[in-house]
Amino acid sequence: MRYLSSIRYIDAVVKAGSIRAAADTLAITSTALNRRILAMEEELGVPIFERLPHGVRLSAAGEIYIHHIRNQLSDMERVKSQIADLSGVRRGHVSIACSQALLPYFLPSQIALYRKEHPNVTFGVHLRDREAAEQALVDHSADLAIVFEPVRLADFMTLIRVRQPVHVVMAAGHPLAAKTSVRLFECASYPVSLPTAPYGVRHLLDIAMRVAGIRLDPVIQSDSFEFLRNHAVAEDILTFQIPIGLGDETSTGQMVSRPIDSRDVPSGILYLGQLKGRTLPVAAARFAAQLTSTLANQFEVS
Amino acid sequence: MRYLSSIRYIDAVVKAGSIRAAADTLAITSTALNRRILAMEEELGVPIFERLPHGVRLSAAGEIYIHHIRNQLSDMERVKSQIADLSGVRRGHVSIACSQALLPYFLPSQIALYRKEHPNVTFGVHLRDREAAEQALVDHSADLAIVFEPVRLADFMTLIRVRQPVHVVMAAGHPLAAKTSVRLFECASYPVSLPTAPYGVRHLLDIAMRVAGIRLDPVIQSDSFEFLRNHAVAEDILTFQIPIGLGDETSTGQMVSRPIDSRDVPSGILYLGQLKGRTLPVAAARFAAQLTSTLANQFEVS
DNA sequence: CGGGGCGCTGCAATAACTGCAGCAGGGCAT
DNA sequence: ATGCCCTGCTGCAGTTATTGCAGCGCCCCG
Repeated sequence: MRYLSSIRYIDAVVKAGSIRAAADTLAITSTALNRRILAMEEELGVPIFERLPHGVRLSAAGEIYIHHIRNQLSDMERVKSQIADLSGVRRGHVSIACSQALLPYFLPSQIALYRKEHPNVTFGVHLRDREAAEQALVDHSADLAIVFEPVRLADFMTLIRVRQPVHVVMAAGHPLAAKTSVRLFECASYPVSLPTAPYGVRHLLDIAMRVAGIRLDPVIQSDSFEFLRNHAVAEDILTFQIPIGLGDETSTGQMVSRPIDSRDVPSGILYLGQLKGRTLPVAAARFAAQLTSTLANQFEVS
Repeated sequence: MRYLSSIRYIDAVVKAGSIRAAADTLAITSTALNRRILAMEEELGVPIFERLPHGVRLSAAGEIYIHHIRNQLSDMERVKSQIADLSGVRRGHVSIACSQALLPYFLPSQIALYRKEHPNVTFGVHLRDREAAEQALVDHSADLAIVFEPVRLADFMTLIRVRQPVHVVMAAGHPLAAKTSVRLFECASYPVSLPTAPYGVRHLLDIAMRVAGIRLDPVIQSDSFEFLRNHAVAEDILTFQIPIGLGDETSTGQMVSRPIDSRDVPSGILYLGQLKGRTLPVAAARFAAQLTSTLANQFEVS
């Protein structure tokens, strides 16, 4: 789409932070790029960028304008995918920002399932904490976001919410594995590991401990759920995760998980959402529909 | 905005129905326009238009694309007005589609009030029946719509709803003018005039007559509310209108209006709305805010 | 069965854009 | 302070894209 090149150039300059740097990534000379930007600013009547000694930065007007540009560019993608869709081809790209719990089991199986039907659709999966995931939607670097216990929800349009009770994860031989449901105070008798503070599971546990007056002193803290899971088995300690991240690993025999009694720790909520007010490309919309139905079937809708 | 000329050209072709006709309105040759369209179709990979012997028509892909184009163009207007707004200038244009009742009193006074604050904002007021008003929102020929008893509300985002009880309008000397509220059966004793079928007032009255088993045989039918109002005074017959269209004409002495008892005819509802999912230009948004507050103060919110 | 509308295509003139080289200016390490 | 590097910006020349003028073939309508 050549008539969009000007605004794509501006987008590149914003991303690169300088005209010359952007010109490199765009494979044109800085002269041409500079002139186009000057022309755009001329037409707009106000400067888009502030000129700094080491590059350029968006002006106030530019902030408004770049928003419009990103909207246009990704809406154009949607249009192209819709047009491709009505000529029978199912192509496209789906970009997802999600938290760790989705990576080990849920997303791989869901993407595989979708690509079995539509092999020409490509995927991008980006690990983002709950705040960065929303930011990814805003700057159009992701079509969908899946986050656990999101902080703020401005610009976020929820497609489905499912309950995720916190589970305690342990080696199969652990004493607590004999129970079907575990009380929080029972965990206090054993060594535990916890995710670091910014994560939703930790957040729920912190509140629960404060309310119940129980202290769990973690012998291990980590920001990797995968490490916590594997270490729990290796050293026979407890850790805490949500069921969507525990696919069928718990059925292999090495590792088991048991829900914590909901009187102690309330269920967290997992959100699937998109940018508010945006019409998703066909592929992303269909994949979101698949996720919605799978989530609704596998978990309790909140 | 020169980089938008291509898509503006396409929009013009859609509106004109043929390339040559559009070229005239755009003050360019049909050659240039034709070539740009061919180039766009080349880039898009599919034809935007179907070629007919007497012009062109949108293809299926074109339908999708023109939607995107109109969005882009009017979103650009919004961006420009927002940018103008932050540099302190209050410019812009507000286009309104509304039904007849708004024309005599309400909109003139509201627009005058607004323009007193912002003299650089221009207005377009377009008379549209309740279905055409919504269509005007969809094709971006109007920013706001004010309609009485709308038929369908897809794509319509309601900003405010106010009750509009049907009033009977008559000359000051009419016997019914002595009452503060009028029952429907009382009207049956006098000659009446009615709006024609497609209008909301007529619709409400038709239902009321059927329910109450009363027949009002109109000696005059007209699609002009202004004519009905003036004729009611001239020939001393009754007619029916909603209060928002009766500003202060009724206080000049020539003409009076009295509400019909709500047991007989339920209140109609007047809707102020915009296109769903659209961010309005600053001027339109501010004017809508003014309308909302005025309506909320003068009438009963529904 | 012409006439007038339509979309489309060579060809030449024009307008727009790009790239090269070089300018001034500000931060940074010597 | 002083080169050095990177920044945005500008004349000039070459190149590319766009436009307008005729003119072609087409189909509907009278």
